Amino acid sequence: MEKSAFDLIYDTVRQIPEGKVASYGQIAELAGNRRWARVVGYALHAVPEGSGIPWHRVVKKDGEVFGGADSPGGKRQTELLRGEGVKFTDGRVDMKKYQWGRRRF
DNA sequence: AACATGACATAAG
DNA sequence: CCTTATGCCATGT
Repeated sequence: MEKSAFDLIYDTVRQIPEGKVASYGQIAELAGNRRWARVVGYALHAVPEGSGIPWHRVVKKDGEVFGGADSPGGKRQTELLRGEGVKFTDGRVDMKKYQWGRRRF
C-alpha cells in the first residue's frame, strides 16, 4: 500500500510539537507538495476524532484559525491552542513566535 | 464515470 | 486590500 496524500499529511501534522503551529502550506510542503494546501484543509476536515492528529495546531498562513475566531470551531481551536501556551492576537496566532520551524527566511 | 465542493496558497491585475 | 484564476486530493451526489 502506498501512502496517499492524506496519510502523508496526517503524518506531518502529527509531527507538530506542542505549543507550536504550522500553516497549511507548510504542511503541504513538508508532506511533499506545497500545492496540497487545499488537500490539507480537506484532510483536517476529515480527521476522525481520536486519531491523535493535532488538527488544532494547523492554521492559515495568516495564523488565523479555520472559519475565523468568530466561528464556533475557530473559537474551540483557539482555546485548545491557548491551553498549550499559544497566545492569540486579534483572532490570530503570533506566527513569528509559534510557527513550527519557520518557513521562509 | 462526471461534476461540484471544500478547514488553502500563490500569482497576477 | 479584493477578485480572479490555477493547482492538488478526497468525498458526495
